[in-house]
Formats: sequence, C-alpha cells, structure tokens
Amino acid sequence: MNQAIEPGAAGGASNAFLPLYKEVKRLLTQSLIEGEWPAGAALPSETRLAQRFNVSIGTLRKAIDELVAERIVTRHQGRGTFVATHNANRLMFHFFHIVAKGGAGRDGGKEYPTTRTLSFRRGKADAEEAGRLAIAAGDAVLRIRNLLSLGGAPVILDDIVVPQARFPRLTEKIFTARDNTIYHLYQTRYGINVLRSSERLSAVLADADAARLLKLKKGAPLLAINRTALSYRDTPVELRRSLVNTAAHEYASDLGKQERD
Amino acid sequence: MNQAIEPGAAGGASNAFLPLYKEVKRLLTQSLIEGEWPAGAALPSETRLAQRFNVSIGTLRKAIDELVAERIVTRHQGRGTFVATHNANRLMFHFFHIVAKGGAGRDGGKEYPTTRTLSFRRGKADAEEAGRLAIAAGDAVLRIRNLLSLGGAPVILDDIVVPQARFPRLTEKIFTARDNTIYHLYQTRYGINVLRSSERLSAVLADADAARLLKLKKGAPLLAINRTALSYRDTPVELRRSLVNTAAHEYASDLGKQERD
DNA sequence: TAGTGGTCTAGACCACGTG
DNA sequence: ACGTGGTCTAGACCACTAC
Repeated sequence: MNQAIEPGAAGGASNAFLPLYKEVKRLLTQSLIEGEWPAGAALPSETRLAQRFNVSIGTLRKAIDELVAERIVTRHQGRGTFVATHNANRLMFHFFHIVAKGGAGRDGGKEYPTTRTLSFRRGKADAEEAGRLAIAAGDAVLRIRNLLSLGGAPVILDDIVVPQARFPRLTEKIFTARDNTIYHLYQTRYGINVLRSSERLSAVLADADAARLLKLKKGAPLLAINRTALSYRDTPVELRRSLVNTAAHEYASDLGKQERD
Repeated sequence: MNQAIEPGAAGGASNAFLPLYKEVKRLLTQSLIEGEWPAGAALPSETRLAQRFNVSIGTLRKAIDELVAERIVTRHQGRGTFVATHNANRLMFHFFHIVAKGGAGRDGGKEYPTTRTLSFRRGKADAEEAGRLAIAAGDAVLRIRNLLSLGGAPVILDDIVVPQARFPRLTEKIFTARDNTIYHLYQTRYGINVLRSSERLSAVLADADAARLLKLKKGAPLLAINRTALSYRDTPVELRRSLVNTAAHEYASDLGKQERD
C-alpha cells in the first residue's frame, strides 16, 4: 500500500503550515496504532519507508527521530528500527520510580519488586474515574489490588482501575499468570501500548487497611501516588493509586535528564 | 578566535569514534561555561558558527539541537538562538512542581509562590552534604531557610544549602532583595546556570518546628523533597530540602511529556 | 529588504550487526 | 559481503522577525 504524500503542504496555498516530516510521523503513528508492526517487530528500513512516503531519507529520519524521543520505537545501528516493547528494563526506567534510600549503587538503588494480587473485582466507574479515563460514569471497570514487596518486605500497595471495554475477557487468572510486567500484558494481549504517565504525589497517613497490609502502625506517613497511564495521543488507559512506605525507600524524579534504554 | 576542527575524528586511525557534531557541541558548551555568550545573549547565526567550526550547517544544527533539548539555549525563527535565562516561566515549568489539588485549570493549577526568608546563616558542610555537593567536609556553606506561600497560606518550607565558595559575597540583603527567582540570581550575579535537578521524595510527619511554621498540627503528614540542583556537565550547585503541606496541593510529575517553553 | 532559523533534498561515506 | 542505521555535506527554498 503506497501512502505517497504531496511534496509539501507548505507549497500549497494553505495557511496552516504543516512540515512534511510531521505528516510522515502522523502516518507512521497511525500504522503503529493499527498494528501494522506489532510490538517488537522491525519497521521497514529507512530507505524503503522513504520510498513509500515519497520523501527523502533526511525527512523520514526526522519523523523517526521524534518517535524515538517519545520512546515509541528504538533504533539499533546495523539491525533496524523496532517497535518498543515493555520489558523489565523499560518498566524500571520509565514507570517504576521507587528506589532504596541511600542506595547510590550501580543501578541507583533500584531493585525489582515482587507482586502479589490481593483482589480482582468488577465495578462501575465513579464520576472522577470516568473523567480521568475518558469514559462515561457507570461504565464497567476492573479494580485490581496488588501488594508489591522489595527485599522481601511489603512496601507498595497498588490500586489499579482499568476500563473493562479495553480489556475484554481479562480474568484474574490471566492477570496473575503473567510472567512479565503488567504493561507487557496490556501490550501483547490487548495491543495497548502504555507510553507515558502523569503522576500526582502527596503525603497521607496510613489507615487501618494500609497499615495492616504494609505492616505499619496506623497513622504512619505514606507517600500517595496517583498515576494516569497514557497511550498514543495521550489516550488514558489505566488509573493507579500507590501507597508507598518511604521508611527505607523513596521516589526518584530526575527531571531533564537525558534518558536512554 | 577561529576554533576550526578537523573534518572528522572518524577519519583518523582512532578507535574511539566521536561524531563531529558532538565535538561541536562540546566546544559550544565550553564557550557557554566561559561566558562568551552570557545569559539572554544571542549566539552568532548558524551560518557564522558553521564557518567558525568549519563544519556544514547541518552538522552545526545537530549540535544545537541537543543544546535545545537540554534547555541550554532556545531558538526563535527569524530572530536567532539565545542562551536560556531563568525567568518565572522556566522556574514554574522545570523546577517548581507543586500544583493546587483538583486544579485542572488553565495552567494545571499552578500559581506563583511568594517567598519569605526566615534565616540566612553561615555553616560547615557535614559529610553527607559535602558528598552531594562535591566539596570537602567542613567547607564553608550558606544555609538559607525560606517559607513559601500559595494563595496567602504557608505551604512549603525550604532549607537550602550552597557552597560559599561558589557564591562569594552573597549576603542576606542581596539574597532577599532579588526581584526575581533564586536561580535567576545565581545566573545573573554568579554566572551559575541551574540546568536540571535530581529529586528524591518521601513522606514524613511534621515536627514541632515545621508544624508551627506551616500552621499544622504536629504529626501531620508532609511531603519531603530532597533536591540536588545541577549545572553544566551535572556539576552540583545547590541542595534543597522542601517540606510540603499536601492538604490542598500536590507534586506533579509528568514523565515522558514533551516539554516546551 | 535583509537576516535569521526551519524544511527538504540527493548523495557520499562510515560504523555496526549478521551471515 | 550485505544491509542497516549514523554522520556529514552542499545547496535550494520557505517562514518568521525586525527595520
């Protein structure tokens, strides 16, 4: 399928100037959304893509540059360009920000959490959840509660809310049987690609429930993280509230740092 | 001064391949550190810079692309390329992450804080501070305590530590008389350009001191933010511990978002 | 009108990974 | 040896700003 595009909206009489590489990027994103290249697959070579879109290599590369910056694809010299996959590394670098205190070690004090699912229930979205998930109030959602441990001790209590419509036939068995990250499950089984997240943090006191599960006294300070996970074009796909015991761990935010995989 | 460089380290017999644009970027950064173009000043045009370094425009632009991505310079079509300055906007977008809860308004609930300096003292760096500031334990430091208010109510208690050697003759009068942000003062008066920050967040309980100043009960939950502010080549220039009352505000972290000025 | 950054092209050559 | 992405070049033209 040849999606050749005009040499330049700029050349036309149009007043809305859209650079050619932005249009190429839009077409590439569209193909990614439609699943033309599934997660982990190689895109056609830059030469072929340039021919397909009828643009020069330089213009094609500029479009892919932006996709790389948004971590939608990754380039490997000598091998090709690939659709980014959700592996443990990507999770740790871009979506898991809890590190051991004082642990300025090799990985900045990061260790992999172990997850235990405490509950998995169906429910209906309240007004606030509906707004944040861009669905209607009362729509079916799945509510999942996970307890995450670091170094054997429970540290994080996660409450996850996802729209049922986006995850048809997702059962507790499938959810807990996964041998990889949750976002990997979303990606491989439902074609939903979590690309970035928006988080709001505050300090709260542990209620009886949280205290029991995190093995703390009621009234201990906890870090509360409200996350909205976003996919292509900032479509919300998951809400998550995390309660973190920051006695021995903390939340790391390195702003402006050049991130690399 | 013509800093022409060889057409390519790649062309030599060297095994350590360094792209030409990286070398150009290094030379540009060096000139910025040495103050050849002070904050707010325009760099020479891309044509002139390309001639000066004896590279093509494309290569020169690729070097500047990275400086733009790191927010060290900003480009304005038709006007030129300028050394980024610390104004209120830059502070709010890149270094001040406290927003009003539920305030999904025009600026995402952001409002400008008003600052009151509570104390300004000389002291000596302890071992931990020395390590984080890359100075020797016992070196002279300045300790500054600020109380920040939002909407008229005190919300944030800041404790700042900076090496005295980097800020010669900085007095409380100069510090409190500034009519702009603290980082603007660092930049204009001391040529120290804060480029990014590394932050660690945890939840704590208010002690008597914090409770009194933030008008809270002792034992109320507070968000503690430990920040290291970094300049060129990740040189640390300031430590800051913030205690935030998150009753009506929260910390915003939009990871992976394409930031723009 | 002049000067600046922004886009787009066509082509040469290099570095890297795989066979 | 081959194909991939990465670098570098030289030049044309467009969009924007300031004067």
